[in-house]
Amino acid sequence: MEAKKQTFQEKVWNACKKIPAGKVSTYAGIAKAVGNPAAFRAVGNALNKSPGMPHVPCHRVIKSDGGLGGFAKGAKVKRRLLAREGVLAVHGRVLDLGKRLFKDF
DNA sequence: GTCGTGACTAGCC
DNA sequence: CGGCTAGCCACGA
Repeated sequence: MEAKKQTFQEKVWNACKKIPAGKVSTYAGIAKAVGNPAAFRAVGNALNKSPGMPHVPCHRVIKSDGGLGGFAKGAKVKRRLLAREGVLAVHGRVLDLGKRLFKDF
């Protein structure tokens, strides 16, 4: 229990690490996990500045629509990582989202 | 101290 | 049904 004043960014990475393998979470879910459900926007920024993959399973974080997200050119890598975890992603859309969506934050 | 940007979301036409 | 706009938050320079 460290009462560290980590920035929103650090909290986001921490929340991503809490996502069990084989499951995925949504940006809004992470935002809520960090205490700012309305900061889903900052969540994307935080992951964008993440220390690096797969140090932080940011690839397990997807959009609320079930899309992989607006990942820049790394979208392909993200899909590969998701497929490796067990999430079936085709055409940039998660099929097993409904069964693997980790909304138990 | 201020401005701009961004891996988003929801509502509207 | 499909695509677009506006709004929101946090961080960096």
